Amino acid sequence: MHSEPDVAASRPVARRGRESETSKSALTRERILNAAAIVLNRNGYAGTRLSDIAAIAELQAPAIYYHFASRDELIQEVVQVGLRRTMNHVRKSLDALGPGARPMERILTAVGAHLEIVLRESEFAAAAIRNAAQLPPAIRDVQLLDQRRYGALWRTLVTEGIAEGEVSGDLDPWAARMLVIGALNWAPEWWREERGTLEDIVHTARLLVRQGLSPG
Amino acid sequence: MHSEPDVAASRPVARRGRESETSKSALTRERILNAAAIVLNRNGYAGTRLSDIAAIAELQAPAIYYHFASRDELIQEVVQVGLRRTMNHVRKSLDALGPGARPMERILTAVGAHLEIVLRESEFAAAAIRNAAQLPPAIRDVQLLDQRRYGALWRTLVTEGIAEGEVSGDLDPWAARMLVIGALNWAPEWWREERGTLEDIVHTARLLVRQGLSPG
DNA sequence: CCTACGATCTAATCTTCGTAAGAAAAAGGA
DNA sequence: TCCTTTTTCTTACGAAGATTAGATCGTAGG
Repeated sequence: MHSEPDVAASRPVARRGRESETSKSALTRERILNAAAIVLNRNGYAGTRLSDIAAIAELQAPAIYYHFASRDELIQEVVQVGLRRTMNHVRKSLDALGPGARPMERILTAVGAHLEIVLRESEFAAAAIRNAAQLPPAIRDVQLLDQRRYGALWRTLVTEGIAEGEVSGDLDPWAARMLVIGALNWAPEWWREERGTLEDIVHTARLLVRQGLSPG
Repeated sequence: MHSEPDVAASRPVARRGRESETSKSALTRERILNAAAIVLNRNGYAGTRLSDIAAIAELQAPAIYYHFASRDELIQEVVQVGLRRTMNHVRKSLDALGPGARPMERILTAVGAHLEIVLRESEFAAAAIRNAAQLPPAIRDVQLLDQRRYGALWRTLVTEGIAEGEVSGDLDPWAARMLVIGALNWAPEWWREERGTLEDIVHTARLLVRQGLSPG
C-alpha cells in the first residue's frame, strides 16, 4: 500500500512519504476523507457533492482543494482506502488463525471479518463496495487491481476448501463465492444496529455459509 | 424538485387509467421508461440525467416532459415498475408450483425466480433494487408499501419452512432471509452472460440456499 | 512586534442540467 | 384547403455545483 498514483504533481501540499501524519492539519485532510466516505456511502458517486462533504468536515467547499486536487481524486482515495482496509482486516483475521486452521474455519473467519468491517469498522469499506459499479472508468481502473487481489484471496479460500473436501464440489466455485460475498456486501443495505447485534448477524451468516458450502 | 402543487395541469396528456396502451405513441413513453431504467441501473439516482435517457430513447430531453411531469416522477415509475415486476414474477412462479409444494421447494423456486428477473427479465427490477437506498424520501416513501409486501412474501416462505422443519430454527429468520436476498440482489454486480449461463448460477444458488437453510 | 507561510475563506467563473414556454410538424377531420 | 388536436422540437432561463483566484486570518520564528 505504498504506491500511489502520480497525482502528486497537481496537489499543493506535496506528498510527504510518511503514513499516518498525526500532527499538523493533515488532520483536516483526514476529516475531509471521513466526510467524503459518509456522503459517498449515502448518496453514491454522482450524488457526492463537495458542499455536503464540506458541511460534515466543517469547512468551506473550496478548502477541500487545498488537500485534494479534484473531486475525483478525493473519491478515488476514499474508495481505495475502503477496499484496502477491508482486505487488511480480513487478512489479519485469517493470520490470527494460525497455519493449522481448516479451510472451512478460514472461510467462516473471512465471512465474519468482512461483515465486521463493512457494517461497523469502516464507512470507507461500505462506500467502496457499494459504489464500485458506478464509478467512472478512471477511478474504477485504479481500483481494479486491489479488487482482483481481494477476489483472489477468496478464491484461494474456496479452492482450498474444495481440495480438502470441506466445500462441495457440486458448486460452481465462482458463482458460490460471488453469492456469498454478495450476501455480505448487501448487508449494509438492511442492517441497523437497532434490529440485532452484529454478532447475531455474523453467527447466522456463518451458519448459512458453512452449511451452504459443505458437501451434501 | 419538491413542490408539486399542480403537476397535472402542466401535463397535456391526461392520466388514462388503462395499462399497457398498445397503440398511439404511448410507445414513446415506453421507450423513455426503458431508457430510464437502463441509465438508472448504470449510474444511480443522482447520476441519471435526462439527456442520457433522451439519447437512448432517441429524442430530445425536453420531449420527456410531454410524457412525464418531472425527472423524479419518471424515476419513481421506473422503480415502481421494477419492484412490481419482480414481485409478480416470483408470485407467478410460486403459484405455478401448486398448493402441494413443500416449503423448501417454494423457497428455491423464489430464489430462481428472483435471480431470473434481476439478471435477465427486467432492467427495471435491477434498477429498483440496487438504487432503493439512494432514492430521495419522496420516492422511497411511495416504494415502501410495495417493498413491505415483497418482504412479507419472503418472510412467509421462511416462516413456513421453519414451521415444517425444513428450515433450521437455529437461524435468525430475519437475518437469514436478508442474507439470502442480498446474495441474489448482488448478482447483477458480477454476473455477465459470458461467464456462464443463468441456469448454472440458479443451480448453484439453489444448492447454496437449500443446504444453508436446512437444519443441521 | 513583524514577517512569512500554511490554511481557509469569499467572491467570481464556467458548465451542466432540469424545466418552462412556445413554435413547429404531423395527423386528421370537416 | 383550412382548422384542430396531438406530439415533438427549439430556445432560453435559472439553479446548482465544481473549480479558480485572490483576500484574509492565525501562528511560529526572527
